[in-house]
Amino acid sequence: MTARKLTRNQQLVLDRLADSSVALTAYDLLDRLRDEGLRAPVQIYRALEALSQRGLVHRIESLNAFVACCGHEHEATAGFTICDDCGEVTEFAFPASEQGLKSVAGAKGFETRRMTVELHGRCATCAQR
Amino acid sequence: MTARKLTRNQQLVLDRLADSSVALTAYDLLDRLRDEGLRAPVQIYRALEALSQRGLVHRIESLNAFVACCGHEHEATAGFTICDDCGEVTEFAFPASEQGLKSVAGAKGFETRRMTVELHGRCATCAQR
DNA sequence: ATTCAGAACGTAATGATATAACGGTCGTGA
DNA sequence: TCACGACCGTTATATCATTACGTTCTGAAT
Repeated sequence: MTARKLTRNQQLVLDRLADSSVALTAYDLLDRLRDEGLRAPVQIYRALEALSQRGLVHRIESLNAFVACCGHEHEATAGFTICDDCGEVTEFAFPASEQGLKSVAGAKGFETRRMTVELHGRCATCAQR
Repeated sequence: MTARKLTRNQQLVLDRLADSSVALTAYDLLDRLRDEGLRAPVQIYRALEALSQRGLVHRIESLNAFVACCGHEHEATAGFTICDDCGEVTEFAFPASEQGLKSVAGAKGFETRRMTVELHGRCATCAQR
């Protein structure tokens, strides 16, 4: 059901994101892919758009940056913790709390399509320094 | 305890946000305040920064835009519903679900300082059209 | 009332993020 | 073969945000 192979540009972008523990902006990615012949922002944005539609990458809204999806099954909404010290971003899926949020909104007749949940703070490693 | 009076620029920005049911970007605000003599983006951003520190406005990360805070007591984390049809943004405070999220993160030793919760979808009004 | 320091201001320039518009290439199925 | 759709690369531009610098305002101490 899922789809065709990734294109070269898509694969390059996904690989760079997968190698990174921090979120990368489109321009970070562009810098890291100049050697591969990529020259223009739009090339990155197009790859990100395609990857995003397949659920292979996520956009971190509060950073204007992107991370690879650590593959939980899709449609369990993803949340992210973002360490403001070291930049590490980790993904988590939330269970009941999601229902809580949706129902808060649903009570007012709001029909939720997409949720952004981003927790800023300090990761365990940075906290004990 | 709280603070001094708002400056003219801060009051102008806050008033425009308070009058709007949709989130406004800094440049939207600038356009609406040219008559009042404001000319440069930085004037808006400075006002937004000050208002934000007092908890009088919130940034909507997924829109790169801002809304006035509808004053629930602060430190109850605010969430937002954002109608992708009409743009209406409404604020809500979430109760137990917040604990749920924080504890998901806390279980991994993450120390949460700030949460971004934004629900995109359709508001009740737009849904019944 | 004067002086001084900090906050806020205005102006200009620039940096960072994202998209539009255009035409070309390639694979696939009619 | 041709037509189509997906992808590509290039260029230009739109949109969002900050840095740097010097001036003005304000209010507390003298």
